[in-house]
Amino acid sequence: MKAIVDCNSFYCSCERVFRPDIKEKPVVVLSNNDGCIISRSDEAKKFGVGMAGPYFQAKSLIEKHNIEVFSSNYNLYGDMSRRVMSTLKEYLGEENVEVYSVDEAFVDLSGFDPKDLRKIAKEMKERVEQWTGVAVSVGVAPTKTLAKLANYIAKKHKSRTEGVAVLEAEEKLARALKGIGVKELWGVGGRSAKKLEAWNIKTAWDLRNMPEEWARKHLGGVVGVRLIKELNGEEAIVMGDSNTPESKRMIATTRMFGSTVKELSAIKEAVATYAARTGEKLRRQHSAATTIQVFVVSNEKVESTYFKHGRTYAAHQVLASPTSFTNELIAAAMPLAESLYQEGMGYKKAGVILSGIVPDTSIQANLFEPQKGIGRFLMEQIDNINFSMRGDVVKFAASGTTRNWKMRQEFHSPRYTTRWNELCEVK
DNA sequence: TCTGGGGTCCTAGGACCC
DNA sequence: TCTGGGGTCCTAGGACCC
Repeated sequence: MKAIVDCNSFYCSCERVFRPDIKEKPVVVLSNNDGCIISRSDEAKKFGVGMAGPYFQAKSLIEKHNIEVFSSNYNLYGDMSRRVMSTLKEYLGEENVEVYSVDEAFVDLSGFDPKDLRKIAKEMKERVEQWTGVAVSVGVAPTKTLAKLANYIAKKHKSRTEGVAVLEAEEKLARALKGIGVKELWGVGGRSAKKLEAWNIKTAWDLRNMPEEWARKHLGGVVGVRLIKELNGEEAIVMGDSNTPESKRMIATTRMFGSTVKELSAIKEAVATYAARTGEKLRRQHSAATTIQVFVVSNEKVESTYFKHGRTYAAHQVLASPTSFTNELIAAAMPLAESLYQEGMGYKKAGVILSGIVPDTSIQANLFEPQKGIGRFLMEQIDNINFSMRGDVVKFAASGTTRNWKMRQEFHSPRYTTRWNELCEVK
């Protein structure tokens, strides 16, 4: 049996841990640049605040109900996430916990007696809540997909389930599957849901009873087959799949600007800053990149299904040799940024994407290439300083110092757990 | 006026090889 | 007049996730 432990309104919960005064108040957390609402407390949901909606549209509702607003504080959420995960690992053994995202973990419960599952799940939940202050919901079932479904039920009917749902018995499972729309399933997005409805497949139960061959043909090939298997209680997405923190195959840093940017100099500063960040990510996993891509998004209006967004201009370059050095990445990125820039155009966003990720061989090569060796030493020192200071203390001049393009963060809370001078004060 | 950021897996189709 | 078949590798794009 598998369990998924999912933090309730994670970002909101993190904000509340250090603000007991808003424990009962409605809270929302905004995306970068204060653009969208990405986390809502139950109270805020009740007032009708939608998920992923733009902040400016919900603003009047937020003000009317006196809802507490926060810009996202990733230093805080990352640190709280680590605490939640280590609590789980300590309780069930590191090897049985698979961190799936910042606020979710799969737990392998195959060693336990089925009749103890509910008790274990409840203990897990209570322990995390007591040790970290973050409330979680737990779903238990034979496969990951079904565990996610159980979790959905646990969350949806919090008072009845007490935040824990175990789908073990067949009749319970059948009832759950019949009561849930395909759209709510893990792995079914908007597009597939629409397709399924057209085939008159409405509930998870309907989908479960479709033949695998049908899914192979009409539901994304092996992806669809896996989904059907999982719904039938056959493990097709195995534990530990995302456990081995293998190197990423793509590394990107992209940001909206705080306001429209018109000058090439500002674009170049932003791109240099993002290139430096990708370099850091690259070095952290001891990789080097073969290809660098730079893109900018203008403020031209382009029609799309959801909302009007700008036009994307992209250019890429294959690097002379794979590198992880910030100076080389910036050197490659600058001409790309210049080539994309058009005089008189306004820009909303830019980004740097690295691909062709390979192991960093210059670690060995530096024995024979003293220049590279110095570069590596320099990178290590910069990373050490920036990491220990939790910020960009040392940066390349190309990144600029004024940074007028930086994103908006009007409602940022203190970094309670990662900065000495922002500790919570008790008077 | 204003709509995030970072990633994965899979498939189809083109280029190329023998 | 007429031009195979099978394989690999790579890339772009779709769909999805949190």
